[in-house]
Amino acid sequence: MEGTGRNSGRLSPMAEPLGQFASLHLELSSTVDRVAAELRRAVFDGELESGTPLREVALAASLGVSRPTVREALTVLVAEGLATREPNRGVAVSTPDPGSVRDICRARLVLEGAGVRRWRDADEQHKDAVRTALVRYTTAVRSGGSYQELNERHLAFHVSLVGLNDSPRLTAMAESLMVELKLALAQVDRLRRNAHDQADSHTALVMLLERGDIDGASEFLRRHLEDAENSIIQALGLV
Amino acid sequence: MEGTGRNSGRLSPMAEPLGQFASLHLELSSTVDRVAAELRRAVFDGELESGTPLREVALAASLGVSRPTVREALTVLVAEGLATREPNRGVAVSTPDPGSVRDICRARLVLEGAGVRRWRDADEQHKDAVRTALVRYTTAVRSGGSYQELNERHLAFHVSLVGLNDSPRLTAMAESLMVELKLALAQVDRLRRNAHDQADSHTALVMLLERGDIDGASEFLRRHLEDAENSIIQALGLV
DNA sequence: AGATGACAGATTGTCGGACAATCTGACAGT
DNA sequence: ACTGTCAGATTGTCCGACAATCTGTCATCT
Repeated sequence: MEGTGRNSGRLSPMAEPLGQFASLHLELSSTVDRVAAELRRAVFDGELESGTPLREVALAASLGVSRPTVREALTVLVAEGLATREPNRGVAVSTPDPGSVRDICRARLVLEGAGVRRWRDADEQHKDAVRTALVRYTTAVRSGGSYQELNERHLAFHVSLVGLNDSPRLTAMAESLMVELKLALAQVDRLRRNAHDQADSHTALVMLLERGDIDGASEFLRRHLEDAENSIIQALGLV
Repeated sequence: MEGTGRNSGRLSPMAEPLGQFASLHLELSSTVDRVAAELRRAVFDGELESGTPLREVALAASLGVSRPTVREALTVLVAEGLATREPNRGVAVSTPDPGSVRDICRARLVLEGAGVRRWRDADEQHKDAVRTALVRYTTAVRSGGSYQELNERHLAFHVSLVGLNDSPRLTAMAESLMVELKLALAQVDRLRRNAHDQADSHTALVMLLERGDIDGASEFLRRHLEDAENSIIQALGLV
């Protein structure tokens, strides 16, 4: 019934210049996306504590949208792991427990470790992404960026390590893990000091890589993640 | 407040006997889940070819449910990677291209390889899961199981390798990759012969592991996945 | 007293219909 | 040949409604 195997239906019948206008890019966002983004922001900013039930009607009234829209946004949040749905009982902000933090860090080690071990064979493009992410993190640290921004840059660096694998799916998984990790970090908001002294640690990691010491970098990363895991779990215990 | 994942949210305020009734388990499934399952089945069985648009009203009428329910099921499918949503244009069954197959296999190598390298330190429980998965696959091959069943057992074995990492999230990621892979395999349905000769290959892999030759098993897995990748991509080209 | 059963309130799951915004394709106009 | 316009189809979003389920309270029975 449909036209046979056309690879992708473009908008216009024109030949798609692609040379000109290549940089143009319109960001069309649905209402659901905006609601989900707002909820994410509220969770990360600590406005919604862990365990808070997210009532559909209340949210719909507050945000000025309908209940189905809120519902869809909530399923997005649940899929991301930021919230948990119990059948017939509704959705609530997830409570990060030590077990999941351990799990997340273990998964990170697998993804990031694989990236680090591929440093030699990685595209120059992805190596540059790591260097750039490092610079952006360290400058943010030195210029005294906000807690949110430091976290963002910090985790972006780790994601860039996964990017060395040159696999969009692995990178997407890493980003998903970072979202969950940000939730855990939002819980231990008060103990935010450990973000600073990690800049040097990351620089050392990249220097090991540039020197070609893959095994050293790998081991360094392992310890680095282990430390992060322990400090987060310890901080969680104090909440 | 929270249990660990599985046994959360019990019904009654009673003390939870747990000794008795431990095996009881009521499968409460929402309509959305059933619709999503039906769509998945149809995709894997080849009833819905790749690229087929999934119209909301038509599906709602066919399945005898309302449009919002279908909509939610479709977002589930999209989140799983089985379908693709283009804004204002609807949802269609994903078309696996060589690029994503390559990506999936590369990601698999990272996850499964990490599991294999942890064989020594892995829990006996997870090692047994690998052995069981192998047995179930080989017996299915010998007893001439259906194509669907062979695929299922085959991929389950690979997931069990990821299970050696002892990380629920990594396992979930692997399962998600396998779902996408099943979609690609459903496309090359006619060339299903390569499922047979891989049973020996898997047995050899486990034997290497049992012998403690981790490096050998690791390299073996790399080549095994590379072969799979090439044969799937080649088969895709013939469609 | 302790357990059982009934009931109201609240919340979700699902439904049907409705309307605006957008895309597609064809047709007419310059 | 390019542009403007319009009808049809489809999605995105909204509203209102109802049944099913969970929670907590209270009355009832042994």
